[in-house]
Amino acid sequence: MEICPKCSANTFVIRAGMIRGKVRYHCKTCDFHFTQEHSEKSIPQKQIHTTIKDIANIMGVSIATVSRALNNKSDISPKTRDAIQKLALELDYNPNLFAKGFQRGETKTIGVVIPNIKRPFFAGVLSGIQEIANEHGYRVMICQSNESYETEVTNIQGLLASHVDGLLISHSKETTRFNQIKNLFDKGLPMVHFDRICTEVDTPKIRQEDFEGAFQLVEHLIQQGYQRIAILAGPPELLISQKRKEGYIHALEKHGLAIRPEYILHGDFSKDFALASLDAWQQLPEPPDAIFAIHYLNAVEIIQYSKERGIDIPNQLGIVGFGDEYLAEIVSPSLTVFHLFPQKVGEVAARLLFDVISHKDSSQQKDILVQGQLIIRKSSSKKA
Amino acid sequence: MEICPKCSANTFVIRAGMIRGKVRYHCKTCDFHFTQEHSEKSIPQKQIHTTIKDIANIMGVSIATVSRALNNKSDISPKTRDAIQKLALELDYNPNLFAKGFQRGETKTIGVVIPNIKRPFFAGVLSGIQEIANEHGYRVMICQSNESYETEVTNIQGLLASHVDGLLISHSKETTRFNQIKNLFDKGLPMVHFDRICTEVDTPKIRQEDFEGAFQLVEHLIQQGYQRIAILAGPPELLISQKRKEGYIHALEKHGLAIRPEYILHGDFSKDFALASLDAWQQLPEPPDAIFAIHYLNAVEIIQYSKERGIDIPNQLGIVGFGDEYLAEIVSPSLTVFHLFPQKVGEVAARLLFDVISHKDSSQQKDILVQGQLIIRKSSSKKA
DNA sequence: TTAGTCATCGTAAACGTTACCGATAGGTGA
DNA sequence: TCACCTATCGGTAACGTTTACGATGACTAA
Repeated sequence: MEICPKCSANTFVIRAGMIRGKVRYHCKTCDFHFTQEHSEKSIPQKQIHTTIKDIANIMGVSIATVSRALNNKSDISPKTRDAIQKLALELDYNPNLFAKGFQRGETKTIGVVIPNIKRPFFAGVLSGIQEIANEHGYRVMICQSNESYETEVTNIQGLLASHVDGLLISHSKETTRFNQIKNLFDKGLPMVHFDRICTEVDTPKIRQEDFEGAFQLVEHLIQQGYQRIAILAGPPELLISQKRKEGYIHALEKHGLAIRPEYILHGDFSKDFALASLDAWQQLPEPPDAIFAIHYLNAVEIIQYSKERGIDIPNQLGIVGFGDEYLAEIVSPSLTVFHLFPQKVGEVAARLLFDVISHKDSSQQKDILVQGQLIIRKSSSKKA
Repeated sequence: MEICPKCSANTFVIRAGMIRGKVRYHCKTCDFHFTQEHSEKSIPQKQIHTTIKDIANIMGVSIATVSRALNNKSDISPKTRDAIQKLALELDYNPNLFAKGFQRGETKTIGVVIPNIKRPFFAGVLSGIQEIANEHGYRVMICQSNESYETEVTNIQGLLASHVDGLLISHSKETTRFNQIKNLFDKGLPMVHFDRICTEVDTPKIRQEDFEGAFQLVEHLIQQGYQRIAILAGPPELLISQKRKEGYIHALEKHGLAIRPEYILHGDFSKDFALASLDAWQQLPEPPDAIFAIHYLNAVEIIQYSKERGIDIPNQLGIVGFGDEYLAEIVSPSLTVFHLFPQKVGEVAARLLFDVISHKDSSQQKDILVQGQLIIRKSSSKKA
């Protein structure tokens, strides 16, 4: 004899089966189905976050009033506002940014996709991004692709699911398809490319002086009297490889030096490849007298390897590289480099992204060049 | 003659003032207030995200059914489920993780607070954290304190506002007050300390072999025949400074060497301090014959400076340091270090945090020691 | 008085998702 | 036939916040 919770009748209530482990009844008086059994009280536990509802309950006002008070809106008396703000401070109230973002359709979060955090260049970029993001009240979500296209796609998917307000991307080595990026860009997701940019999609881009830096480095070598200059280029797909190689070729041409295919070697940035390349060059009838490594780490590795093999740097072999880390200064002889200012790259990229986010319409500068600097050290300075 | 939108009467409708720029009326027939004027249609724009409501509308089913289909729940026919999943794929639907997290009271996001991203140690830790977080389907939000207590507090506040599910913290140099941390810990926020831990609060901690590593380094120096060993310690407040100094002292005592106060110098990790310390030691009647720098960068700086001043390393002066970066291998002579495996520290810390998050009750191991490794190189290897 | 004014507050909808629970239709066995 | 059953669906509250708008009482000026 169950009692119907709707019409309170206890007759004409029949069992109507089982559902989800509970007994189901049907009241024929008011034609109502209901189930019986269970109901555990939720254990009241220390709550981490206070909500405006909590404050409203304590103050005896509505949540709207609390919201107005906390956001310094109008339509509220100073007395109420102050009292609410004081209480909020006491309860160390923190607005739930998720709820807020959820409500407003923005998350105040940007996503960053880079190949690897551990590389000093990207660490520097991140630092710059963080700083600008903080200034704008945004948070940063970082993903590493680990040079895998698949991971990159997954990462971007994840950032998208997190509803980031914008994206900063430096692509992996593997990335050659950009349909995902293009799709998002077409849908209007604010995004900015930096370093490993993509030319297929018309996103705003932060470029570095890859061409100019390479040109300056090689010209510097030529002015130092080096004649047979080789280049240790990166993966041929990478735009920075291409740009830096172009700068290299342009400098040779300008000074009337021959472009020798055997002096141009492409590969990944691994140590093995760097050393194998050096070996190959040394076995040529006319080995190079200078090497331009487009990655500073390869340059350092070559310096170390050369020392082991008794090659005199810089007199027998000059070496220059791209990207200035502390390492370039410490290695002996110290390494001549073209410095890229990673932190600045990050700052500029983030600033541009926030421009895009704030006024999507404005057709501001979509391509920014971050200037680098030639730093001449001993690895390329021939003794007179 | 305005018409009341409620009772459609056009008499007894009187103006009732102005409000928010709009004219206000009062219908005396049905006692209803209303305002007049305006109403711009919102501009329909390409939407970045599809929602389950969109799918439900297209399919002609309820959002509940869509939700069940997308989450592979029961109470749904395979036919409907497959059709919905197919459509979701076509529209490349992405669940709004914010809405989901908001709904469930969890965000699948953890926060990390570190002093500085650019330091290789922390970059390595981050990399390890990211990996484990990815495995668990969590996202990572990173904040830098830049060694400022104030920034650290603000960062934690911000992460809290973002409703992170847990916190990984390595404190700034300045941090000596932990009431914020204690407060959150007491409220039950899952958190784990690593590297720069805090002993005031009983949080789970990841420790490194600071004592053991220091002991091994100094004992190694003693075994190499060095007798007057100095220590370039960090800021005295820092726990790692204390632990490493203790290891240093313990090794000296074990081998019957005197503890000389003038051989113990505290300071920040700056280059100026390192070089000034070396100068000071060199001017002692009995200058040290070996230096243990608790930070590898200081060790490298001392090596460079010593070379400039014509001090023979390792024969005249032995040098060892903490933390193995590529730099330690490249510097000449190469640096003997105690390697801390930053990536592993990050992995272990993240794993412990997820343990805490998943079953808060279990009283598992709250203190984990990540083992390091002594790597002997030339800077401490006296020629026979 | 009384129409008009204003400051201040409450109500409720909306954001996207999940989960609880009721509704419905088509069964099955006695 | 009728009590009982089950698979599958829909409705809706709830999460925390903002905001449009209505409600209310006190005030002002004619």
